[in-house]
Amino acid sequence: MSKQELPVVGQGAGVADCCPGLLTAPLDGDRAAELATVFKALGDPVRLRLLSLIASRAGGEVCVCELTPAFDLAQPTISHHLKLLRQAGLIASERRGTWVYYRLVPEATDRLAAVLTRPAEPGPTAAAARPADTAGSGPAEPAATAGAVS
Amino acid sequence: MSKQELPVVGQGAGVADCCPGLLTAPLDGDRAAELATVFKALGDPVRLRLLSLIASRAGGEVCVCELTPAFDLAQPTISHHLKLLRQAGLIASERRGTWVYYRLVPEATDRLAAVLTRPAEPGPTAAAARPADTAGSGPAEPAATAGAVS
DNA sequence: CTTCTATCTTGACGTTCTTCGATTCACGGC
DNA sequence: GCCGTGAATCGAAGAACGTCAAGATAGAAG
Repeated sequence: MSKQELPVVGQGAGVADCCPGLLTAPLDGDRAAELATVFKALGDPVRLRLLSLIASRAGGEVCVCELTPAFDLAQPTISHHLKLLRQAGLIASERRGTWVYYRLVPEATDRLAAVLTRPAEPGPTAAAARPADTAGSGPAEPAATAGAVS
Repeated sequence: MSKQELPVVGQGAGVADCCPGLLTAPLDGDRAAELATVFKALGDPVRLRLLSLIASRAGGEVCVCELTPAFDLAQPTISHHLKLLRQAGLIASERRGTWVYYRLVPEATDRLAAVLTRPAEPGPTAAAARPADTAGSGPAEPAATAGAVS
């Protein structure tokens, strides 16, 4: 197998430095589309359980014949979900004899975890920490009048 | 505002111990549905950029009047996406005067990052590290009988 | 070569999502 | 009390998604 997957997760070199994180800088359109593809692949309970079953396996590989009977779904449906996960770069497939084995791509999940991780938190509890300099730099003129409205 | 959000991210107490991670254990159906809701909220480029814009703001709050003109989309559409993000527990809204301000819920993204983080990696480089004991422990009987099927 | 098993692909159907225009609600100013 | 502005809701059109039945493909066994 191993057709062309979308290189959305960029498992090549220089992965860590290209992605400063979703929560740090305002994410341009291209990167948003790339990340949305991966997150959309995770946005389904069946695919989430498939990925969990594959990732939690000790040997790192699961046969399709083990995944199908766990889901009350037809085999083509499972195959379709596996294809979406593979196109998102989250899993990889390998044919061995009659059976096809799927394994996790750790770089993909590592990258997603890094994208969702905040770099550093100046506020201690991260709640109710809202300094008043908001009106000075960011939210432009409406925030400047926010203190006088009521 | 602050209607009821779906408690999918569980920002109450005992959050960290209830979720051993997506990649560790095989995820039951209920938790898969909960997580899928949050990931589905992230599975759209517009919502991803909205979240990024909100999270990367210094003061932690962004007015809707700043988000709308950044997207070439109608204002009801932005409002709809913000509602989905809020229902997923990723952001929270607060009305101040005429304007409504959105801020990130850090517990939500922290939890997602934890869910996507692998607990311990026996392989050092995590790539091309696949020992031959795969057939012995993991993939159960189909792999064991791979040499003599029927 | 034939047959069988395991998996993927194709085509179709119903559901859900994204987007918009029009309307409605909330709040402040007059 | 009335009007203007900012934001949410409602209803609808179009696209995308999830699911399955049927057929096609790859490999092993006889």
